[in-house]
Amino acid sequence: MQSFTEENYLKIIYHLSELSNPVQTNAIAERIQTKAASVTDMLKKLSEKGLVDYVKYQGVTLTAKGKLTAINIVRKHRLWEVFLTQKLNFKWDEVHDVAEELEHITSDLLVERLDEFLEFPKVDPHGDPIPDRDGNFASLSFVKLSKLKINEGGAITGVSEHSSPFLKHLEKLGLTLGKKIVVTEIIDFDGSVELKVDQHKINISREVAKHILISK
Amino acid sequence: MQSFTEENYLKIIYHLSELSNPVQTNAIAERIQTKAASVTDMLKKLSEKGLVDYVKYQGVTLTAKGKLTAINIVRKHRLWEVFLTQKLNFKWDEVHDVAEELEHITSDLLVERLDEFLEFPKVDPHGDPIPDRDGNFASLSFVKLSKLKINEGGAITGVSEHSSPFLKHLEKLGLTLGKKIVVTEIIDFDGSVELKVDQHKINISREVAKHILISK
DNA sequence: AATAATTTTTAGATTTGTCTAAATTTAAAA
DNA sequence: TTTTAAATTTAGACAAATCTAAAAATTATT
Ligand SMILES: [Mn+2]
Ligand SMILES: [Mn+2]
Ligand SMILES: [Mn+2]
Ligand SMILES: [Mn+2]
Repeated sequence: MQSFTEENYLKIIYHLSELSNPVQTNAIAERIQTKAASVTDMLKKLSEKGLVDYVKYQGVTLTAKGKLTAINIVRKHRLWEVFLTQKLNFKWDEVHDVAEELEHITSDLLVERLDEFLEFPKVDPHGDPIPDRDGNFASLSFVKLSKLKINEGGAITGVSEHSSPFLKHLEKLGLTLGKKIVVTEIIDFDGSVELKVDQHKINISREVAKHILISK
Repeated sequence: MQSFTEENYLKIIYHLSELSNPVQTNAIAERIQTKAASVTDMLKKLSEKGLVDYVKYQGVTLTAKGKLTAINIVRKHRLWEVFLTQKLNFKWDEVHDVAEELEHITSDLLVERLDEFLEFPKVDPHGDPIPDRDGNFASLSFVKLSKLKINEGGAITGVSEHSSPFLKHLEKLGLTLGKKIVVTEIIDFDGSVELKVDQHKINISREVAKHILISK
């Protein structure tokens, strides 16, 4: 059994693994809001528990055991986010912090019953896929809205930024999950994108466009 | 803000206060599965935080602030127990341990929405009253089944023992919340009680009878 | 009232997760 | 290839929560 803190490390390492492998000490320190020295201490411990492969100065990789543990935490996090939005009327920018706490509740029965209660959702409120009990999940195909050319479009299937200000901004613009959009213009001056949603046109910054995921 | 551990102490002190006031160090140690020395350390800390009034060698009492904090934890615990039984089909003997973890989730919005989602339940699966947001709750009147005389009866409104073996035993006997019973005989030999439920008669030990609460 | 038994507290150690400051290693620049 | 800069690790300290063993205070018994 892992502590609250150990679980957080595993989850962070799992997420960072998608960006670079092995994962570096400083990258973890930044994400977890702690100092590199503390990360080193923890990596040694996780290594001794057989949850990560750690080479001094080189970085860490999750072992099979570590990866399964991490995915299970992600599963719980996302299921709770679905619960909060679907059953308790939380907005998609309000769920993350609470889910950060709920994901550490240790009851397999609870997770399975929750999954059932929610009718086995496949994605969370931000479009991220929910792993099944065995850690498997379909990797959805998508492109960043910022990569689309004029007249290209599709449905919003996810976001790659989960901060409350960003999500609230999208909501105000009517850019929620499932909405269909078409790029109508790309402004030379600042790279901002004009697009059509719900019959009318809006303009979003390039920075915003980079974090919206589209499936065609 | 209190730590997980501090919250557990406050809750235990709150429950023990109903039995004796002030609460003694050893009583806390026994309940919380720790040593008296650790309790002393924690009592000093809670005292400094203004959550308890603590007099060396005499025991502790909750301050108004400490009591409110404790009641809020109890509120969360019982709401989660209702959620688990009503929405996730947990049995009444399966909810306690999970609720012990869930009660520490810190989100006022979550608690209020959960309360609403459950349609503002007044009691938990064991018949214990659920405090409202301000810490108020009706104190239900009841008598122990073991105090009833022959031909006296009423409805089962609660239990004063929450262990899984006890609750499973009651369930097997058909003695669940709301069931109406009448005492038909009290056996001289061992003090065991014969009673009528659902048209048929059963015999329960005095020990069991002591933990069943009846309202007339 | 003196003695014994019980309860509680103190003292000092341990574990976990963290920190700062200094040392070491690796990567980049001159 | 030195030198410099950046990243990482070590060393030593700290706070929180716990423990054991011993001392002190309270309560019960003679
Ligand atoms: Mn999240
Ligand atoms: Mn999410
Ligand atoms: Mn309970
Ligand atoms: Mn209960």
